[in-house]
Formats: sequence, C-alpha cells, structure tokens
Amino acid sequence: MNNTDKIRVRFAPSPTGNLHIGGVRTAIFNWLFAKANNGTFILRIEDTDQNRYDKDSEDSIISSLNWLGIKWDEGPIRQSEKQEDYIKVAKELIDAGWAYYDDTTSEELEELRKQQIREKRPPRYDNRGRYKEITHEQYNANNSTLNPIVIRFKVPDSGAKPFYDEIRGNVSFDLKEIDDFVILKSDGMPTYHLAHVVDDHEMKISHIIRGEEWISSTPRHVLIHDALDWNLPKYVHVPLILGKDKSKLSKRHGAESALEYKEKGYLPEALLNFLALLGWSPGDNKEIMNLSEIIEKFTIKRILGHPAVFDPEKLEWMNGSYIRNLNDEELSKYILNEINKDIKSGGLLSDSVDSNILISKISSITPLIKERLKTFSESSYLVEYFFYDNFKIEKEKLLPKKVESFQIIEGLKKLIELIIKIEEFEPENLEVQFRKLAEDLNLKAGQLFFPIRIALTGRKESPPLFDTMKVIGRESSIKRLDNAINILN
RNA sequence: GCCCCGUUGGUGUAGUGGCCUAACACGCCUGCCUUUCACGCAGGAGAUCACCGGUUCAAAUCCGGUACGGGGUACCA
Repeated sequence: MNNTDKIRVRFAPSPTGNLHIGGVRTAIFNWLFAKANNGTFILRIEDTDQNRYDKDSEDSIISSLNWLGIKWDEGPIRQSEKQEDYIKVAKELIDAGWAYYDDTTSEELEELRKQQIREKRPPRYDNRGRYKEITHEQYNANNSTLNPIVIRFKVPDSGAKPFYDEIRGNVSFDLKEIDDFVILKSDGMPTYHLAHVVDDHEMKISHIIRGEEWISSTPRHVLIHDALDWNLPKYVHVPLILGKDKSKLSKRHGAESALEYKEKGYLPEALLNFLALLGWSPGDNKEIMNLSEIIEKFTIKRILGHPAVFDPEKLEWMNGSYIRNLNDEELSKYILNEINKDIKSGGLLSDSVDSNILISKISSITPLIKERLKTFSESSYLVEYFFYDNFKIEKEKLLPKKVESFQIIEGLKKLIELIIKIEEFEPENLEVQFRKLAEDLNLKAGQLFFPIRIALTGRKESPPLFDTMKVIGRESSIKRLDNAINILN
C-alpha cells in the first residue's frame, strides 16, 4: 500500500537546550541512511512546548549540524507554525470516536496519582474523562487557563499493540498498560505523540530513526496511525549513548554538546566518524573512514540494539589521527585560527605578535607540532615558546646529572660561537657540528643536548632539537643560550 | 512497583551453530626509533563470551529462567 518507495527521514530535535552528542548521533544515522539510499533528509524543529522553548538552542542545533556538514534537504520546519493541522486532526479523532475532551485538572490528576501510589498500583490516568462527553461547543466556550481542557486519545482497554522495530524485531505492549494520553494540550498545542505522527504522515516519512527512549510510547503512535487509517512508517530505535559510569551522558562526562567539541578543537570529520561508530559498525576492521566510505557501508541492519559508552580518549586519538592526515597548509590555518582566538581572549601570546610574522612562523612550526597535536586547543601551548626569547628557567633544570655547571657554561659559550660562524643554519648541519663539539668537550651528546633544549624552549620535551632551533632562528637562539648562561652564572 | 529493551577484555566493536585455543581499535605495559616528547614500529597483559539450565554430535551464536544495566511510566520531547 506504500505510495512511494522513496526514502525520507527526518531529524526532529526539540529546541530546549544544546544539541548533545546523543542527538547528533541520531542526526548522523538519519542523514547517513538518506545519503546511502539516495533519500531525503529533513530537519524539523519540535517546538510545541512553549514553556521549555529556547530560541538559542534552535541556533545551536543549526550551527551544530552546519559545523558537522550535515545538510538537510528540506526544512527546518517548525511545528509551532502548523498548529491548525494538529487541531484539525485532533478534532477528527474526536468525531470518529477515538478521542475526547477532558477537563480533569492537574490537581485532580495529582490526587489520583498519590492515591494509586498509596495503594501500590501503577500510577495511571483512569480514563475518567471518557464519560464527561464535552462537546466542541463547550470546549470552544470554556477552555481557558482557569478551566483547562485537553484532548485525550481513547486507548482500547484490552488487546496488544505489537509493532516491528527494524533493529529489535517484534516488540509488543499490552494495551491495558497504556492510559488515555493527551494529544492536544489546553494551550492548543499538540503533544509530541500527535504532532510527530501528523508531520511524519504529511512529510511522507519512510523511516523513523529516533532514540530508544521512544520505544515504549510507540504503541500510542501506532494507535493514532490506525485510527486515522494511515500507513505506518518503519520504526528504527537506536540505542542511547552512555557516560563512563553507564549513566545517561551528561555534563559530568566532559563536553556533551556538539559545539563544545568545536570549541575544544576537534575536527568535525573526526567527531562524525567517531560517533558513527557508536552503536554501528561496518563489519570490517576499518575505523578511520572518510564520509563516502561511511555512507557506502551504512545500513540499518548493522545498528546495534544496546547502548554504547562514550569514550573521550578514543575520540581524542581519532582526532589526532585526522589532524595528522591534514596537509600542512590546512593544518596551519586551523592552528592560526586557534592562536588568534587565544590572542583575542587575552590568553597565551597576547603580548601581540605582528600578524605577518605570526602567519609565517606558524607555517614553519606546523610540521613540527603536527604529530604532537590531539586537539587544536593545545596549539597555543605547543607553539608558545617559539615567540619569546626570555622565559623563566630554573637553574637546576639546565643541569643534567653528573655534569658540572662550568662545563655547561663552556659548552653553551662554544655553541654560541659555533652558531655565529656556521654558514648553513640547517638542522643536519647543526647536528653534525654540535655532536663534534660535545665530543671535543668530553661530554656525551645527551649531556649537552639536554641543556640546549631547556635553554631554547624552557621545556624538557619539544620537537627535534635542530628543527626547533632552525625555526627559532639564529639570532633568537643566541639570545636564549646567552640567557641560559646568565642563569647559570 | 509495573512495562519494554539489552548483556563478548576497562571502552567501542567483529563474530549469525563446527574455521573461536574468541579477532580488531582505543587505553594500559615493555622494547625499538627519537640521546626529549609525540608519531611510527615490534611485542605483552587483560574475556571461564553476565549466570543457570535446556536443544544439538557440536553453542559466544538457538530456547527458557535468573541477575545486572538501560529506557519508559507527564497538559516534556
């Protein structure tokens, strides 16, 4: 009875907060499925809750998707703009005997719930509104904040409502477990249950790919479809993403919104690749995949039915791997961007460096820090010492074990002479000469190299010594060595 | 409480009845490389496939129960 075989899917977040990692993963699955099947991906904003609505979060959703390169073919469609559609369907349902008006107050509901809990019965609406027989006219005349009236769906008292989930197979719920649920709130807005069913039907959605938290309300959705005599879409309930302690992913587990990962210096390709592998796998051993590979391999059948724990360390590793695959020009731009961000916020390098010098320096530093970078937020730290000639160094740091201070001083002095004299200021050349010098001074290479590294960088770890020296330059290298001699004296 | 879904090393996954003496990746450890760090390379530790029972000549794989985890139980999505 399907009117079309065309694949149409949607991502339908509600604008009530940041788009978190779990939501992003759901968006990715929808989008990949559409891409893999030449289908249509639709963005729909489910903003029917006026109380929780937050304009900023809609922007956050959109910029998150943009950042990740997830483009929608239709939308964004906002449910708040189509209120009449839902009201119309809700009234149809009333006329057909599938729904009714109910003016039970929240106080009454609360009282009912308390009583049920007291009697150790499952808390559930008792369907009392069915017998009130409120008419359209009475509703129109009386519904107000003082006398709120909702529309509820009339759920059959017995029987079962099985449905087929593409990941889990047949799932069945007893209808006696389900009470008459609200489909139109007293403010005239639909609940999720009604709104999404109407929209998915209007938009001819073929597959509903959504989080597992929806699985237990699916029978209601099937019920509405049946009452309206609409075709059922295919249901695909994807597992949730959990934090390290197996609880629902939250702020406690590190960054949780997609945009925070952008801020922290992750590459969107890496995040996407990583998230695609949470709850899905292509079945081969390949993990680092470009977009077209992922699309090519993506099938719903290979989505798992159990939740995955989010592992930030593995994401970091994957990001580093993507960074190493960038070419130097691209990487340079990312690093520069990060540095500029830091300068603006008054962080590292805020002593203002001429922007032309900054650009050329960063591009020569880039190859040196490339395989030391896991996220761009580390850029400033890794790059910092290339820009300053004077930094505080503790005397002890300059002295390796079993070497006397005067030996180092002598070594550094000779080094300076050597640097002044040397014709080609190139890493290979420098290394050969330095090794010879160490020998002449009766020092092991390491004994001499160690203080040089400290003198040049202020740190005990850095990129290869002579490459670093080359980027620092002849003049600055001399200054720094000189500085170290002064500290030792 | 009740309902639904799930359960392979610490984590993500592979495995769909014999090839499993359980594979790959992250993480961890050791060594090599680099006289530093990282990258890379070579190794290693780590899983009685949640448990119990059944089906079968044969089970991580099929069935049932138990335990544990997750989700739901709103005029939220």
